[in-house]
Amino acid sequence: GMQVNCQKRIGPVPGIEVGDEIQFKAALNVIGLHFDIMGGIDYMKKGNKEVATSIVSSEGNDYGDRFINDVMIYCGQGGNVKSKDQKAIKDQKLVGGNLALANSIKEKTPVRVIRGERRLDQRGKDYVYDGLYMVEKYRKERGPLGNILFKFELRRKAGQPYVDF
Amino acid sequence: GMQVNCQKRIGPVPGIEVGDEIQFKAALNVIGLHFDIMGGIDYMKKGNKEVATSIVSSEGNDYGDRFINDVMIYCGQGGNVKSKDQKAIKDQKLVGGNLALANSIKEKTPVRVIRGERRLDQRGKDYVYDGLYMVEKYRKERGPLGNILFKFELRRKAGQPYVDF
DNA sequence: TAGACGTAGA
DNA sequence: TCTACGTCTA
Repeated sequence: GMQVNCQKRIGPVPGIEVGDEIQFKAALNVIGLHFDIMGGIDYMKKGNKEVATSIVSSEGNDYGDRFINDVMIYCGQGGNVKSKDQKAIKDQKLVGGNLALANSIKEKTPVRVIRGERRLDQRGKDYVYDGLYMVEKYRKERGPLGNILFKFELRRKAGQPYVDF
Repeated sequence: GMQVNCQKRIGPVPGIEVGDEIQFKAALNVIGLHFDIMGGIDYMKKGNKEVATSIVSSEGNDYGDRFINDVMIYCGQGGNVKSKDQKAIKDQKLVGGNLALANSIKEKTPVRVIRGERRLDQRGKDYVYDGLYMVEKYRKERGPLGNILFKFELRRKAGQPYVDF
């Protein structure tokens, strides 16, 4: 229920199952999956460190995320990824959501993954809960604009229902 | 009801009264007041011209709208109004919503006015329906950035309930 | 494809 | 104050 799910947490969300779908990104916070209304990486304090709670991988942008079997490559935030972006090209930094994802490796905390899929009529996206992933490692890479991007490698936890994407 | 109000129209919206309030701008379309989810000026075809159906005047931006008794001065869209805007400074043009507001003068069609008021806790805004206004005239003006802005002058129709802002 | 008076949190 | 994997219409 809403009352229960309105607080941020690490791991599964009560009442939400793999494959559950919602119509708007902004509505993800109502069901407790993801509380950053616009951002892709949500996180919270665990002890004295921030760790990631959830990430949204959304179709149709230039982040270049990839899903290969149970491995996901997720691009960090900040800097400039989109080619249409007119602002000065900047490197991504290990702060905020990026730092939280990196911290999740050592803390061994799971991350909820939500996939934003463009609707068939091309109007808006559906957001589907894909389950829990563990962040295994990350690397720096130069993106198409020449600046540094973080690439996080996550692995889907075993034993979760299959979802067709 | 939603079924009735989901179509754009000129003038009053069935079931909606002056002073009615809603929590999110994006929800204005659910009750039929304003269908442009982000834009301030909504409009539709009347005959072969576009006329304005509704405008949103929102607190805390740099548009500099003013309400003096039953007269409202509303700034057009486009160009650059905000000082933080980094893009090239451009003049506003008499197209889109601006053209529709200008057409509303000759067509003598009323415009619904919604006022976005910052909440006391500073989180988001409440959108209050302020009733019907008639566009009486407009002029061009140079804004603080030196570019041309349109200033529309509207007058609140008589006989509508008083709303305290 | 880009513009548009959004929103919440760090 | 700024950022952030939004969303719709023209």
